[in-house]
Amino acid sequence: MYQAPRGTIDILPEEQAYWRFVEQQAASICNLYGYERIDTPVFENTKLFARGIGDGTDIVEKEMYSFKDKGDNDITLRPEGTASVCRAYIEHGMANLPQPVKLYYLTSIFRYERPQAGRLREHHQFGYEAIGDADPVIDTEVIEMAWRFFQSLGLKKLSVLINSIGCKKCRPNYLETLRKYYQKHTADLCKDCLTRLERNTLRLLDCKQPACQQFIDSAPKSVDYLCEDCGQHFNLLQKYLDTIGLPYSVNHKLVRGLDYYTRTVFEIQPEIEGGQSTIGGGGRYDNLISELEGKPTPAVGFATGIERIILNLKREGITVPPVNKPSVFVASMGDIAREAAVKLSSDLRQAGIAVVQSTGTKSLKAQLRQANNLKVQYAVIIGDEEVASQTVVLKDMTGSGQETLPLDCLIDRLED
RNA sequence: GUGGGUGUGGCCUAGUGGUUAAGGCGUCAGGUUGUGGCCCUGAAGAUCGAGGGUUCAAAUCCCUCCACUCACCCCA
Repeated sequence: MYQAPRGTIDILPEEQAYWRFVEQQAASICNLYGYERIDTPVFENTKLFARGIGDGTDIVEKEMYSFKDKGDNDITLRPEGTASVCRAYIEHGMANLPQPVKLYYLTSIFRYERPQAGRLREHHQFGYEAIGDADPVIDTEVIEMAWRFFQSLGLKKLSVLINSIGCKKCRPNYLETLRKYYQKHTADLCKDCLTRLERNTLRLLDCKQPACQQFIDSAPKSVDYLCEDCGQHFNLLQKYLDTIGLPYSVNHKLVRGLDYYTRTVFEIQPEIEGGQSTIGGGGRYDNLISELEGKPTPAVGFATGIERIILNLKREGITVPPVNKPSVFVASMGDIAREAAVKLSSDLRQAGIAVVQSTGTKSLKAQLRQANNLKVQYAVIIGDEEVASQTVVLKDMTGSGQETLPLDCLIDRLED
């Protein structure tokens, strides 16, 4: 039997209410903050991601769905959203628009990873980017928007963590200090941390091994090594977050996995501890556009995983608006009535009334049973008698009543 | 990529070496003429994840693979 490829899922009809809800709230919050939708290709030139995300990251090294197409081009299914949006910004000369340019997307993301709770090989992200502005007001807005988005979904038990990891002026000093600090403890570090020390120093702060926690707690903090501009930026961000009353905490251990982040980084996490708990994250990436051969342009963005959101909605027992279903079932008996039912169903739909019509030669009992299972509000019944008298039986499926009315009154009656 | 757990009709579950794999939910049909929901009756639906092995005999034991799941790595 064919199965969906590992790490992919079918989103079945019974799940769709969650997806529609999340997507609608996403579009609505973007509208509220002046972000416009952009859709970029599912695949891009491999170099775009390698340059943007960072050659040394796991995503680029081992998680990308990369292949050569028949024209011998190196192609990759997008492993994140930001690089593509930046490419589009540069390609379409959006630097000439009033800045910042604010864009959002809802799209599939592909990473070849081992599937786990809240982690798939194809997953879906909602993300947004404000490109062309270095003002911490925009950082504040991006964080607030994420917060409000989750609030609008009914997810209340969340915390916002923020940190600043500096810029290309001040970060090297910090990394050097951090490295020196850790080199004194190499004998006691876990083996993953030893690799991190060589390859991704910041990640040392993110280790989950109990034995490594003591080193993290007393490690030098990035905020103590910020240059004047970065320090000022971070202070203003906190001031503005205080101004709008957004609850957050500064977390010195917060680092993010992609190389392009500068200054502000933030994550939003549910209270419940667990493996793949982070529900969304983002930050500033002031060097990415120039890295992608655009002129130097500051930017800040956020992305969240829709599967993880839905996981949280379900865990919190949050009910979502149902998707619309047909409200009328048309049942008929006999060949003549059947033809009348075909015509009637067509006319009802023409009038904008959603209809399920019965098929096959089922007994009336069976047809009504089907109507009941479909949870329609009304069943319309047509038999030979009704055809002869140009009437229909309108049966209220939510109660027990029914009435006979002239055929040409039915639409008006149903539209009430 | 590393390590643990799991895999029985569409869904949930019983069965842990021995006759035709049991039940619940769901689906479909019937309970007399054209009426659903409750109830009753019946039916369909399972090569017990796949392949190999041990055995007189395997859903049950062993191996391999696949998938799901949990943790790590990493990330949304």
